[in-house]
Amino acid sequence: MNPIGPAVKKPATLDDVAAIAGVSAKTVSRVVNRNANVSAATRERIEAAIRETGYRVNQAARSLAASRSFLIGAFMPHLSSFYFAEIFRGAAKACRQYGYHLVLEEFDHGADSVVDRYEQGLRGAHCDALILTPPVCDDEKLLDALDRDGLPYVRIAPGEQLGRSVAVGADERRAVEQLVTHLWDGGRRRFAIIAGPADHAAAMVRERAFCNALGALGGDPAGVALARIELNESIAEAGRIATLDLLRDVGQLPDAIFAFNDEVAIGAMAGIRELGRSIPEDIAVAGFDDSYIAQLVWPPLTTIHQPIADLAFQAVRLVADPEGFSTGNILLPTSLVVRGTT
Amino acid sequence: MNPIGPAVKKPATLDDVAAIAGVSAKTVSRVVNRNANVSAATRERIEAAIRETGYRVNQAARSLAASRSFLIGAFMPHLSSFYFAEIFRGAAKACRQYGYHLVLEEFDHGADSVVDRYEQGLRGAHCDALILTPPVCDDEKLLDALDRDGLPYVRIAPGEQLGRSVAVGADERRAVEQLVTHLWDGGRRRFAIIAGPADHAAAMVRERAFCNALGALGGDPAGVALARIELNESIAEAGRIATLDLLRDVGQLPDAIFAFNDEVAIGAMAGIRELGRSIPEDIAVAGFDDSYIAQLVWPPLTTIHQPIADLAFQAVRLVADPEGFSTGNILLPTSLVVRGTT
DNA sequence: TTTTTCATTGTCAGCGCTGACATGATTAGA
DNA sequence: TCTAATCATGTCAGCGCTGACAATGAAAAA
Repeated sequence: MNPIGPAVKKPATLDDVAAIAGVSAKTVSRVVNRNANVSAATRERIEAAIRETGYRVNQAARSLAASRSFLIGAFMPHLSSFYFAEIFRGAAKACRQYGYHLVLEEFDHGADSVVDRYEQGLRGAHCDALILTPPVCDDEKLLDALDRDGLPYVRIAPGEQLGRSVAVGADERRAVEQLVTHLWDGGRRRFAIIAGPADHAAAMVRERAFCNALGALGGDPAGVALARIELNESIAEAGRIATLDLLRDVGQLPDAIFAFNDEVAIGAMAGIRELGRSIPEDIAVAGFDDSYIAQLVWPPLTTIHQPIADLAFQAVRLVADPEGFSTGNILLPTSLVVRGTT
Repeated sequence: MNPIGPAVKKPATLDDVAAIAGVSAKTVSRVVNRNANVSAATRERIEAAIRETGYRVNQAARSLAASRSFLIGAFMPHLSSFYFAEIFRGAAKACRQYGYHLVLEEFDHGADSVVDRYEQGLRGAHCDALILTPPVCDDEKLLDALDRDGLPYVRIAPGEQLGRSVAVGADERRAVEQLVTHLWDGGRRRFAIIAGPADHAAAMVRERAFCNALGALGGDPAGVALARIELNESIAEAGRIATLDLLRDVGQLPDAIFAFNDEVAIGAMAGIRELGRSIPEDIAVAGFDDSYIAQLVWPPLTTIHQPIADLAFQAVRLVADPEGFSTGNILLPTSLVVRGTT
């Protein structure tokens, strides 16, 4: 293998291909870019020459000339490796389909300011667009910076300022209402929420939706106990700690807990067990996301399914598909998945 | 927000900065690239001008001129979203540190040939180097293609042809030996392996290490039952199915199971319970990776810890750090983490 | 003082590609 | 038949940057 440095073998250029095919570089460019108005015969000749030389577009040159990078950027916050992997899956699939590449930047919640990470990192990658997931999709300073730079972005599940950009979301509210009804019908009356980080606007919306739905059923929204997790290395561990704190401080134990996501829910389950309570008899638990670990724990976790990969796919499509932008916002369906914890 | 297209606001160029600072573009370039031999006064003037204009390097232009893209590519196979997230974390951190960006390409085990995915995807991104994880790091056809293109790569945990490239690995063998000893000392005598995909060479090496260690202790390597998972949507589910098959077919039930990774181990636990056996009394279970779910299941999973993020960090460092390549291969430590399943 | 050295800065071509525009070859329309 | 429209292809500048080399001037050595 070769150390990094000037390419070992000089790759073929448009001119090389053009020389072999006996045409101008521009015509080869037309073929490569699938432009119309190239005769079938010429096209075939050029395609043969491309095969012969193993020609690949030089993205740098193309970017420079066309002022496009064919790169789509995203921040990947550390809230759930499942969520992360799914977002990646959907986005990568769409990128492949539309001829883009994905540039991913890590974003450590506690440590960094997203704007700094953008200024010092992703901005330098000169992406054509950004895909923003919670919580960065609600960071106003970041959005201001992007608007300032004229960098297009699509937000996934924004909690606030829905009109500020094109966005892709899941119908979380409806599933939350179903969940509340499900819990209520199961006889649960004392509720607690193990909430996500305060800057995760979509989660805040979920919390409100939960309380509203409860009120609609005749419950007492004000009586819902709430503990917010403190981010640390493991979000499940954060959920366990928050749950223990909540269960210790609260006067009467809740009989149902709604967690920020499945990992937090699983942490909550551990905390509940530590206090000698059983699930679901004493306390029901529900998560969010329907990640695959939801099925692996015991009892299997009741949760809300949302099409995470598809969300990301649609987000990329909106920026990468020439038709996309006119389409406007997208709302995908969610569903309540009842399993053993409720 | 803006639709994709020609940049809305024209970003500042080297020439803009140079004009303001009253120097040549080349001198600005020197400052940007931290070259020596620029006087302190000039440097300061230029840095002020850079701040004033909000100048950012245009990577496309830089790449074109310097024949480097400052991009590092990687394939992300779907074996474990935990493994994936950790690899990403380490690689992203290193990229940030060394001024590179990460281009990630999805790779769906069952469906694609890696070489095709390289030819049609990553190759077009013109990365400066690739980071390869199992199982693609052992795909000879891919390595041949990379060598042909003169594209440098670092392999993480290669199972075969260790000398073929610079590589970063974990000392898996040693931890496997510790595990076997631990199981043996616990009185276990009938072993089974729920193995990973056949093209995952590192896992194959682990299997052999397991059998060898068993032989060294006086056990019967030939008596180890083996079931290989069939990849499907959920690797845990694949583990559950493989385990059920194995337990049904085998004459006498094993009293210890070593799984390809933690997710497979958790699937195995589910399968064992379905057959009405208890863990660890009837059957001990051990995983691999020490992912965070290992602590979340009940009983908590005994597993082998490997520094996945660090592996990826070192891999990127090898290609991105000018000093890196001379360093040669790297072997990181692993450790046995004994929990409740053994 | 004169020559040499070397740190600092500048000049310029060209990386590979595409957009704007020009040209030549066909075909359709009058 | 002649003109206009359309298609197929070519020409060329220049995107923003860096590498190779040149020039400048001040300090060091002779």
